[in-house]
Amino acid sequence: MGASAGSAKTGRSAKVGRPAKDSREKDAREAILDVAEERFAKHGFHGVTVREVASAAHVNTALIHYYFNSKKELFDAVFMRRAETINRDRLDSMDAYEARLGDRVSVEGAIEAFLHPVLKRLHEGGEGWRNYFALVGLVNSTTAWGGEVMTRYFDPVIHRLIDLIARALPGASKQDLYWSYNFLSGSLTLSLAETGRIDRLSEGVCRSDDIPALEPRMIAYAAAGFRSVCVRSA
Amino acid sequence: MGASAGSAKTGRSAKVGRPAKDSREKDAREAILDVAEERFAKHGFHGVTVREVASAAHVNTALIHYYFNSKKELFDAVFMRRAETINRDRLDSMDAYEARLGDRVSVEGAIEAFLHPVLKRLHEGGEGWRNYFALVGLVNSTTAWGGEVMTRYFDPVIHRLIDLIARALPGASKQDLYWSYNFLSGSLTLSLAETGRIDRLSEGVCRSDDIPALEPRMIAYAAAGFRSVCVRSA
DNA sequence: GTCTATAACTGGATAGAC
DNA sequence: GTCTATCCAGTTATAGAC
Repeated sequence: MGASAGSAKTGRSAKVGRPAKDSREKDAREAILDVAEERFAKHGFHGVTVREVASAAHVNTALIHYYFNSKKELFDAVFMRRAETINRDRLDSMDAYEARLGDRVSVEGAIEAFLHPVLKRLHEGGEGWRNYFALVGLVNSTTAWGGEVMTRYFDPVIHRLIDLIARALPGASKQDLYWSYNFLSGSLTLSLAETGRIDRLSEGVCRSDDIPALEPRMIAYAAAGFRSVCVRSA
Repeated sequence: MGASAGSAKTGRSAKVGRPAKDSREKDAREAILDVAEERFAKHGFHGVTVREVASAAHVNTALIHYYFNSKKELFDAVFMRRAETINRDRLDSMDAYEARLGDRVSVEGAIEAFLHPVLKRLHEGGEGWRNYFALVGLVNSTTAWGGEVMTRYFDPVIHRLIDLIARALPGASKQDLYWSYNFLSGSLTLSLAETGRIDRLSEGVCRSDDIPALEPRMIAYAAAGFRSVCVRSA
């Protein structure tokens, strides 16, 4: 996806028939994005230097400016790269669910359709996706500009979820629905951040990267929460 | 608390019998902490410069180093200043609740005892506490060092909550309890961050600083969530 | 305790060769 | 496209006067 688009755009052709240790041989642009993604996720925008990214990506700072103009635009490129893919996934997932269930949509089903594409990629998508989601988690709790960035990229998906749940809980007030969503959003983004907090807190009983343990619990927890908050208005 | 300890330590005595426009006229050290708290909460550790803090606090950088030695120690001082107060509050609140209810503790009651001291200060504690909680929210989602910092400062309070809930849900598994707590923690810290996200998302229907609207919903949501996740193990 | 001045260094960004 | 070399603004931190 992102990779091929990038190659096409920059018009590179194989310069050296590199031996390839994994059939991979990303071009520099993708390598920069991958490294930047990892660093930004761990340390935030200001905690990363372009020199550091350059060195870890085995290029130098001039090349980063060549591709992205500025550190800020590099960050935006990182954030945008996977946003469209995951948004498409989630919208498709919810559309399919609604098409299947029609008027029979349930809160659990809606939440699962909303969460599953993310958790699946978190679990099976490799390091890149894991880093990306950690970054989303961090941005979501950033007071200064987090709310604004999240709005720009993710609002349509969320409105789709809220519409679905509203069908499952007819009569629920907008206020109750939005507050409940906010609680779900917090739970999700903390899980995405994978800070290892729960590992330490539970002394190893839970592991923050144990998605198969997380997913059913998160769905059950959120669905019960929504119902409990929204029921009085319904 | 932190203030008096700080004064004693640095051996300051009232230099001027201060006129007071609000009985306030904080000494420089507190002014520095207040400003740093606000900036760190908004922009994170690396997004703030000590020059900027100095200038906003109407002192200069040398004084900051005089009091705190380094930027890192300034950050720690900010984080620590209110931690003990709020931890004491929450432990007292849960102790009082358990003393009152004994074997009759409920999930709702336990969660309320855990949340209320925080939400009360968020609502009525003024700007300082609001900034502090936003900082806690940000740190909690910081992959690099967030989990560790939170562990150091807040674990005892959380174990107290989990014990209480375990009494209300006898037989619940540790795993279910910890996962559920993690969901609650995410909801709480996102609310603390006050990113304005929910305001934008709901187009004004909800406001992230509307604690009286938030509190009952958060309690209901979390309690239903805990019950739903933990019931099968109970 | 608070200031000025500055040391010592790191940051993002660019010019220009290849 | 990718590199070397470099500019210079901004950073933390300290020395030393008052």
